[in-house]
Amino acid sequence: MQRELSEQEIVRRDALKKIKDLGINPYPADLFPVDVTAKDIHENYERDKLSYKSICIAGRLMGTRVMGKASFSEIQDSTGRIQVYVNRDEICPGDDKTLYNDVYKKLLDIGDIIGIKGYVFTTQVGEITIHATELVLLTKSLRPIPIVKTDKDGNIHDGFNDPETRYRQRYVDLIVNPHVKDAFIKRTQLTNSMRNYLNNKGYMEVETPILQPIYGGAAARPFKTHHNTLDMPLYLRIANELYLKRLIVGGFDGVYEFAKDFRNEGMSRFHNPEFTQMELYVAYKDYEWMMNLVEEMVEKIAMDIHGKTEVQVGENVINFQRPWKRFTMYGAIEHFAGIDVSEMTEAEMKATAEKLGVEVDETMGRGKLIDEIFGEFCEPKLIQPTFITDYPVEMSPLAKKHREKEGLVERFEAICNGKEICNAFSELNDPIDQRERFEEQIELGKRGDEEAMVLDEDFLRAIEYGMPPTAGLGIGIDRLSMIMTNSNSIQDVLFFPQMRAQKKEKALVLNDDEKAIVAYLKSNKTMEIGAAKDAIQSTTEISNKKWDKGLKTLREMGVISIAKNAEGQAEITLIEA
RNA sequence: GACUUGUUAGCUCAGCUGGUAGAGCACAUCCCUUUUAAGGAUGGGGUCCUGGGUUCGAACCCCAGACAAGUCACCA
Repeated sequence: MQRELSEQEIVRRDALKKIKDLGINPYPADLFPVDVTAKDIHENYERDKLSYKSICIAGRLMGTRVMGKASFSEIQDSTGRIQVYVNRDEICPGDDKTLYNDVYKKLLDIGDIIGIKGYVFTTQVGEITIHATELVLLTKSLRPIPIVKTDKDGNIHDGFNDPETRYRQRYVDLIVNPHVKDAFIKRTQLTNSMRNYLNNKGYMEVETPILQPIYGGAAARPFKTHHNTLDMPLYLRIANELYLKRLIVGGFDGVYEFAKDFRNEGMSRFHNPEFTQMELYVAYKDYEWMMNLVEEMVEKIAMDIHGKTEVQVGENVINFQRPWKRFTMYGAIEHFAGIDVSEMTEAEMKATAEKLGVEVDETMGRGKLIDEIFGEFCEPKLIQPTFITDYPVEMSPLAKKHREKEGLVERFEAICNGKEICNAFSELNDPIDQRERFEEQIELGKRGDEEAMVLDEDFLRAIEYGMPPTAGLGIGIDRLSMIMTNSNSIQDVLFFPQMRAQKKEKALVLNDDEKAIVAYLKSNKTMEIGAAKDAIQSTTEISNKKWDKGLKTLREMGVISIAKNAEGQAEITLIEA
């Protein structure tokens, strides 16, 4: 079914046809020998003018100012924008001025991708500009793009701001909003910096299954799918922890993976159903060692992206310079909520939580209660990067019991700007303890905790062979990207954030009137339109308006066709499915 | 999932107390040989998110729904 075109789209399709009629291929196949970028010219032309006597550049046409026989256009390539000067008699040296008068002035539109050959000069007003000697259409654009204008003072006019359209059509967002592109460049700098750091330490980047028969390594609800040939359920991973640990068992001393994980849970400006974590496991290390690594690595990332350790995030300046503050979890609760929970039983804890106004329910164990109190009273106050250490054992079924403190595990999280950015343990490698912890999780699951972990027999078998003492880390790449790019929403650091499908179901569902029309036409495949209307209205209560509307809908859906017969009468034909 | 706000031209947005749908940019035609949010003149362009209802009459009021954003809940 052909979409209805807007006036401007029709104009562009007409232009496309005229271009073809002139013998110009609007989508040429041969390469265009680009040898310079806009950024390169802006940065280097002034001090090396001789190198820009003959250049070749390509980009998207973003604006044109025509003044009779001369004009200025702006093109945008991957590095930015640059002005192009086009003179009629220079790109059309002979008598035939078609290329300038028709093609350039009329048939090219904003959004088209063009190639320019020429030389660089500076205009009277002082703008570095390409003087075009040759102009080639490289791709015709058939849809008008939003025109965002910036004035002398840097004010943006007619900005392309609607978040829904920006996220659904990210390609448009990237074309017209340069700062958007910038955030994604920084995100890649972040992962490059982290990868370099880890490679320099000698750790190996690996890949582990995304489709898993048993999901594990975190507490979350999974996406479930099905493999047809094996005829078995599979889950999209919620974490890759248990697979990376199997590799430590297998004899690798340091492995890491940038992993897309999937969690079937609520969405918010901090949560997308698929997100990226970097998980790292290093043998013969502990969580104290891992804390030092995190500080060093994140400080380096900030330096690599910003050239300094301070990063502006909203109203705060966050400083990643080592060393970061450290609190134990009990210490943080005592510091921020003024309560010592370290000796409390589950019942006392529940009473305390209720007194503090934290919502509690039957499924919450002692660990979850502590976490709720921490989340409510401590986490939002931790703006500068801070390590929280020594979590209760109940909420950390994969972490090793604390070497000294009863009831705790060797675990830390780094909190920054009020949000967790990483989570790490001295990994539990005692297979008997691990089995008991899984069994406790199963109990929690029976109490109704939907996120309790399930038991992974193969993982237990692996660590029964013996996993060396290991430090493990998971670091949220999206959250860290948000901080490093001063983004308020996870959608601003994901190219294509998850959105609800926007298709209208209307397309396939007939209403009663339309059903009545179809039912009638079933016995009379083709009939004259007026006769059909009279016949249907004699048996059913369909107003003229609803009849018209019904016909229109049915035709759009391809259920019926309307055509003129030999006598010039309009006839309806029912199209068989 | 709850609440609040929003959805009008390709884009950004006005639209009063319910009375024929508006602007700027973009687009079209014309003028203009160093402009730059270029300028001047003229013109075309609408499923006012969808479906019901109230009304002589609905972009506007009422009901239901879709989508989005924000806040909360959930997400250790």
